[in-house]
Amino acid sequence: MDGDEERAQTRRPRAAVMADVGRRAGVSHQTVSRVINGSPHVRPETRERVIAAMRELGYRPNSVARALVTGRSNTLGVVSFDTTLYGPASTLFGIERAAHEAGYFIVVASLKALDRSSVMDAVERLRRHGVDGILVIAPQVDAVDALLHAPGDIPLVAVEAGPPEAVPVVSVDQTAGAISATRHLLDLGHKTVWHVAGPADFLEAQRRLEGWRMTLAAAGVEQPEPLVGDWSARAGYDLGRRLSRDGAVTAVFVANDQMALGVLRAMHEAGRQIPGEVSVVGFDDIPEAPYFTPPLTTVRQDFDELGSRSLRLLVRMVAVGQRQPAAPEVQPELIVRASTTVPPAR
Amino acid sequence: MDGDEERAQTRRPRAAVMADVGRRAGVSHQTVSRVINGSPHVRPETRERVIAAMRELGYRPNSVARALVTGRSNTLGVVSFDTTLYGPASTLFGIERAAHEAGYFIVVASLKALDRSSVMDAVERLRRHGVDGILVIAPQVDAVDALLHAPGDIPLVAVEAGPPEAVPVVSVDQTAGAISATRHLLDLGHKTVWHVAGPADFLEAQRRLEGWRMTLAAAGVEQPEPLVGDWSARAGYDLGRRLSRDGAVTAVFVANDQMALGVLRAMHEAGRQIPGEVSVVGFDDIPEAPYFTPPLTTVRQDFDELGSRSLRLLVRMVAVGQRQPAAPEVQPELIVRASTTVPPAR
DNA sequence: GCTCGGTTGGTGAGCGCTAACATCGGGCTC
DNA sequence: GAGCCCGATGTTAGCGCTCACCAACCGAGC
Repeated sequence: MDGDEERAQTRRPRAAVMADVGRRAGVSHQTVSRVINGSPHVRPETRERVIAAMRELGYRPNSVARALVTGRSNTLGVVSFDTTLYGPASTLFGIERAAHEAGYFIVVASLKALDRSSVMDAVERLRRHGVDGILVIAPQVDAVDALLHAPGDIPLVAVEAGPPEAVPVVSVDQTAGAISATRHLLDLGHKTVWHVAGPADFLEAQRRLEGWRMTLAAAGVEQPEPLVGDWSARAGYDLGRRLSRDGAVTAVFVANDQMALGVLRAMHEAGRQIPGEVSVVGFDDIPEAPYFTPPLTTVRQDFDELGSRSLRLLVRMVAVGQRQPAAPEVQPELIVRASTTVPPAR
Repeated sequence: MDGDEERAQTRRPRAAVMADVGRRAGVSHQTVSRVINGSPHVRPETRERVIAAMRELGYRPNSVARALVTGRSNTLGVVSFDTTLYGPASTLFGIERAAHEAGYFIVVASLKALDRSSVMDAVERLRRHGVDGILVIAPQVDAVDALLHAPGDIPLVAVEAGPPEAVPVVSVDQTAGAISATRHLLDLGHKTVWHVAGPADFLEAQRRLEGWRMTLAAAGVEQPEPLVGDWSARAGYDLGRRLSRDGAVTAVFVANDQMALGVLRAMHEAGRQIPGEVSVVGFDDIPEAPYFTPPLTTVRQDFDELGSRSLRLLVRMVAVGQRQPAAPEVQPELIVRASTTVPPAR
């Protein structure tokens, strides 16, 4: 190791390049390139020599140089909103793993706001950086709008929401999830179901609201006015207090688990038993949901699958150089725990 | 010009390059380069012409080519473990924002396992990709070990834990956090404090355990045997059940909020009042903590600050080309909520 | 008139790699 | 054994950019 450092300082200041390896192995740099890229036209014996030379010199291929000449950087960009939240974070994780498997690198651009210009700016930055394709985790209406005006000369896939006319979209079937949650409550015997919705400009929130509404309409029951929150436990708490004051409320479908936690807390403070007096269903199935008080019935979204499915679609688009049909929607699953039961006897 | 376009029959299939811009503006490609890099030796009038030409042609600088010649990619790598967890996800978010501000891109490599070879492999992949420096979010002992043998020819910073002899480390003062949590409980009048620790191979877990132990020792009180979990709510629940059966337990310091949630749940099921009979303190202050039943007293870690501080350190190292002194530890803060109170009267 | 120094611009050489073609031996057909 | 093809390797030309120089050009000073 000592001699190693010395060489680093004095003798060979630069790292070895293909020509160095070739010289050492007694071949041309091109043969080295062939070995690296697994060309079949190299004699096994030569290949061995080259590999030995690479090892001896500690050769490391320069992917920047390769990217310049091939026009492919093997890098994909991901534009996302607040990667601190469980959903985006998990999706990103799934994307990353799938990218690794496919031999791609992921460069992220997390946004604080998901407005139109932020999204366009992020897409532009990533393009300049030379990514081969872009994944936009864009659940908001404004982002969708930005994507409508996205440049057409780079493969782009929207995750969870987007303008299907403009870009392929991969998403979870939110409506189906909302239907199963609402149906579950109705099936238990509740007269109707209240709804704590997500922000109106989130497509997921819109589709969950829609699913809820459709189910109530199909059952021919009264539709209470939905309450709108911002996904946070705090909002759930504030809205939950409102609901707790209304004795008619026996079942609530909350648009995500964090808000559901807030609702649970508010009900508890108001002295309303869950599920005895009020049943609550969430959405997402975050890892903590089974340990809420009481354990939360919720709709599980497979974010990992969502991420890897969208990544694979993007990789396919990069490979064939043109738009591909969108992947089928990922199906959510109702997980019944202890926060729901039959309505209290009147 | 026309003959030139023959190849480009279908209306310029290739994107414009510097030479194209130069031709259009009536200058050489070098002058275009000067404009882009803000050289002072360009007449304002010329600059205008070049900028206009760039806009007209929709010119986009090719950063791959630039990276090849400068040897700088303006990209930093982040190796992290399970970016689904709140801590790593928030840290990554802080890193990303700081990188954006500093003009860098972030490429992530999330690992499923944080063993030695995974870490080394990820570092190697990032190097090959041409990153200018690497950030390792490495709270585990094995990762630290890997870093001891990390290559010395690329700037590297360990976040939250690492071998200080080998690489600069930026971290939160875990010991101080554990001390303040334990002291808080002791100050309330509890005879002693139980501890639900994180996995033994996590440095954070070790330091929290140490802080707890030191505080008890300093107070001269009995040290109960710590229980060891895996950070999950499930583990907290299982361990919480054990604690709930021991009537002597009146105060518990749990190594993170998820496990604390499990403890809360287990106590609730066992009919033990919180905080009436048992006080519980967590660690992290996840956004949901204020809405637990009851709202959780916990130790807040400023992950955002942790991330940006480490990123800035790395950027400095890349800039000056040599190791820099580690940044000061980020101080955690005790947040008192409703899960702690004076011990029950005997 | 000349030199001189500063400003503004151009020229050529690479960064490390891959793609396309050229070359050079056999082993095969007939 | 002439002709041919094919497998293994070398040669050359860039990819788009920056860096180190060099060439005009300008007004100032003698």
